[in-house]
Amino acid sequence: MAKLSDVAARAGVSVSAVSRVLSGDPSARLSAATRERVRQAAAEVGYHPNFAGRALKLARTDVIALIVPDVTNSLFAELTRGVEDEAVAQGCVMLLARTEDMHPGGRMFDRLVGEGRVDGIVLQPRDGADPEELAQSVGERAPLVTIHQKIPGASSVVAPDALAARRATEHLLALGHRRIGFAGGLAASPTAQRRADGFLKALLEAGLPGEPGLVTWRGYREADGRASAAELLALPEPPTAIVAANVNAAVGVLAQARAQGVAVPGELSVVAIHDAWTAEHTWPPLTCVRMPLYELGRTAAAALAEVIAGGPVTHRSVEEPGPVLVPRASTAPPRG
Amino acid sequence: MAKLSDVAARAGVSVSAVSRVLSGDPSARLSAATRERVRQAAAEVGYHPNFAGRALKLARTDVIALIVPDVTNSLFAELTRGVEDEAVAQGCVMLLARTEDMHPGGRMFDRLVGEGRVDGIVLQPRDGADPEELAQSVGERAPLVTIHQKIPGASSVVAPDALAARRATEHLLALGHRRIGFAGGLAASPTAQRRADGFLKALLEAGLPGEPGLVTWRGYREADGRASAAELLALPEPPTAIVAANVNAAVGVLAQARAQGVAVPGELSVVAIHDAWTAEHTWPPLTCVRMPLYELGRTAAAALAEVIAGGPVTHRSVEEPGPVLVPRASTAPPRG
DNA sequence: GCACCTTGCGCAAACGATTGATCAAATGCA
DNA sequence: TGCATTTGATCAATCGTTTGCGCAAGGTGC
Repeated sequence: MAKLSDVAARAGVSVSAVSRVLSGDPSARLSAATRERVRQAAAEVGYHPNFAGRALKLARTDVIALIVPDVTNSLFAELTRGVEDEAVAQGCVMLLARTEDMHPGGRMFDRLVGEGRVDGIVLQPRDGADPEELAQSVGERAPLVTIHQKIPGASSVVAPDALAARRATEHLLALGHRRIGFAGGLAASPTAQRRADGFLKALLEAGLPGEPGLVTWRGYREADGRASAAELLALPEPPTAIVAANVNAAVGVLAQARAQGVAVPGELSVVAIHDAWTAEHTWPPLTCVRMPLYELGRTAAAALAEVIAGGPVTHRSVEEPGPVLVPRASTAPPRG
Repeated sequence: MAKLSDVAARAGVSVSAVSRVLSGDPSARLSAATRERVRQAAAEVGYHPNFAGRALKLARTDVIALIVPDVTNSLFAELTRGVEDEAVAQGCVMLLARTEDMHPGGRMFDRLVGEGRVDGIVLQPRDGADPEELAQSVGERAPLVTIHQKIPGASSVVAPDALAARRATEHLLALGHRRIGFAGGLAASPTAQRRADGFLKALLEAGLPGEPGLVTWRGYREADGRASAAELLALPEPPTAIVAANVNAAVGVLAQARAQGVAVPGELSVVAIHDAWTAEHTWPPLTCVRMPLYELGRTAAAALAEVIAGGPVTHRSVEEPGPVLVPRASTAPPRG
């Protein structure tokens, strides 16, 4: 591992001069010839700045954490990619962790935040998490940007949930469905609320009543989707279509329909909000509404950079590109 | 952020004393009363060691990187969990990155390895990656453990691929299948070779010839599985069953069978090597052979800790728990 | 010729934690 | 009581990088 003093010796200048050249210090008073000599020496010895030395002096690591409920689920692929690309663009490294490991008071939490290993955090809370608890613990200890929901003292970014749900519902209405169920997230979840709002708005605009019995609030997991479908299909007049508030829940709706011998899309159409690898590999492949999650990730990381730099708390809604329906094989017109 | 000197002031001792108490220095010469006083003061001011100060002095970050081909794919969930749990047990933080980002000469590579951000790397190379290239670049710059394949100068861990493929094939043989296809990984991949070996061994032991036309080498992606199935189903005498060398490829086999109007499992049985969330949520749910990937992850991280500590290069095979067949709905006896 | 300004550096302090070496006080033994 | 050893600390150097400040040399203007 070459260090500054190795470069300095080779270039015949002081450590200070080397540091100023290689760090691009704008106040550096060095001739072009000296600069070139330094750069050449650095390349020759294969110099890379020592992370710890730099972090100690600068009091920052250039590492940001992205914390999501399930690291290895394809649901989070685009968001993860977005945050990472923006982090790289900002000269940072992204560290990925699970929400489950990062609860306040937990050991991982102390390691990342308490020890100064990360400069800030982009956090997608677990569905239904208590915002006050989060604000109390994370918000005052590290720069924080939350995804999908606001908590006091932190910046936040949200996606166009309502519009996405509306697109999903409009697609079914356009196919002719008039009795549409909604398999939503947990009622305490702001994102679940927004998606339900969009669903209801689309119905309203089509002149249909919003029937409480057709809206469920069980959550985003596959098992939650199954339970929602079971509830909706058990109605005296079951829906001919279901909007599922995310892909995992939609997978559950498919499984439950199958278990009950309900054909998709022949007897029941299913649309999922938000697209992912999983959605195109189910059977039948799921019709989805694609959301700008990559852009959401980038915006979140950009907002975090601002907070880290001492900027104000901001709340942003990522509207472009707008939600797009991705037709696949899980939707069709209702039977006669 | 409280520092050592804050604790020292509060406890009325030197910085040195505080450091020795809190770092658990075995050579510390401090009374029990002084120790208790220090611990109390540290708790009162909420002291956490400064990561950068420590890393600089100790010349290590206690961060290890796990690099896999696709971070957000459920295929890697167990492995990831295993590496992480072992890292935590060793007092480390795990940083997760994609193989794609971590190519030698790439920017991320320089950042993690060149700057000393990570103490070592657990690497699952991309299928078919050149071992010599990896050895040349990573192997000599950071402690390294590779998963599934050996490269010169690095420790390695492998899973019982051959046995898993054998279990998959034996299951089909027990159901009565006598014409079995194999949708394998890339021929250059050691793991693909071992899985094919196990497949052929099971056939041999059942007194069946290994027919080259029934073995494909297209790769592990969903699209590869689709192409393999197309090839196998186009044979004059197509197989009544297929062993797919991983879950993503098996998803592709299902899709291709469906596209060709071949019923699973009625006309074609499908078994996937290695279990994952995806496998139980396909339609039909895939019969799989579960492999000890969590244990593989733990073993890899333990091996890395040894290398980091200056230990020898080792090569381990994780055999326990052995591969287990997980029957689901994609296999049945052959027709007539 | 002198004073002032600009250019091109180097010196050294600082960041926080760790630890070898040293010192003072206490204890044990002859 | 004196000497040797042990106990209980502290001092200060080190890790690698950054950056404020000061100095020397050269150039410019009066």
